[in-house]
Amino acid sequence: MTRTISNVAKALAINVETVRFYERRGLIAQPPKPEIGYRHYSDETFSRIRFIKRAQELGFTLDEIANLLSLNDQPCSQVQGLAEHKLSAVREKMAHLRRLEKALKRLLAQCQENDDASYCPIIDSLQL
Amino acid sequence: MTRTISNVAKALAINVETVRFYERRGLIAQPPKPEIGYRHYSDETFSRIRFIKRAQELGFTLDEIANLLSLNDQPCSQVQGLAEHKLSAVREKMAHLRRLEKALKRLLAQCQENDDASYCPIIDSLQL
DNA sequence: CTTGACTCCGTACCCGGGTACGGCAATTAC
DNA sequence: GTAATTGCCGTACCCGGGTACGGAGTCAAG
Repeated sequence: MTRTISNVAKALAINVETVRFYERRGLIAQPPKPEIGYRHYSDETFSRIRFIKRAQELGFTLDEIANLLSLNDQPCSQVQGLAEHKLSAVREKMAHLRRLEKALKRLLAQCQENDDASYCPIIDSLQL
Repeated sequence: MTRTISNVAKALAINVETVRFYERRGLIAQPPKPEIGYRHYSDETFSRIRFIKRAQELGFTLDEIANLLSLNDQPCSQVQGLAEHKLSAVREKMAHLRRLEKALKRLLAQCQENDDASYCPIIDSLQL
């Protein structure tokens, strides 16, 4: 089974264009084109793309992933630093969403109590 | 105090370009230009922009805000629907972030336990 | 009356993560 | 052998929420 680009894409449930996009971004090396025929994607490249997708699932951006990939042979502490950074970013976002949730809940509760159909507490509070 | 565009922008701590952007987006009407001189922004327009910024703080997108603005005189239930929708979107995002937090915490804990400087559990788990 | 700050207007660019298109080459399926 | 898929390549476009730029016109202070 020769790994053509669409083979790789299918196996990783991504788009051919996405693979090409990663090449353009410099996240993966484009395999050399043989004299004749199509490129063949090595297992290394395949794993590298899988790495990228997994790191994305952990919330890392493509820039951060480029960093992670370059840290492959660096001491663990470097990677740890990035992960800690990401963890605190995640926590900040959660805190922000919790504030939104509270505000929305409060406004919706006011709507519940409101009997006047021609008035909306939410609109009102935005308009003050 | 005549409300020129920069006056409005300053008072609402936004950019002049942002006001113009909202005009282009159709969120606010562009005040008519006098024969000579600069536009004057009415209190209505001013309040409308403030409304937009406040709704943004609640997590609404500009499209949703356009909707909210058009619902100004509609029954409260319409607005309530939008807010409920937003609330559940916020909760979904939180749930997603909680999963990320858990995964990152778990990986970081593995780094803590790891004594081998040449190996990183995070990189490893991404590479499998 | 000049200089500096502001407005007006159209257009283009930024980020992040892709997606889409169009024309040609190579390969595979029937 | 021919038709239908793929691959290759460059370029442009999508979303959302703006920001930046350049060349006029206009206004206010010194």
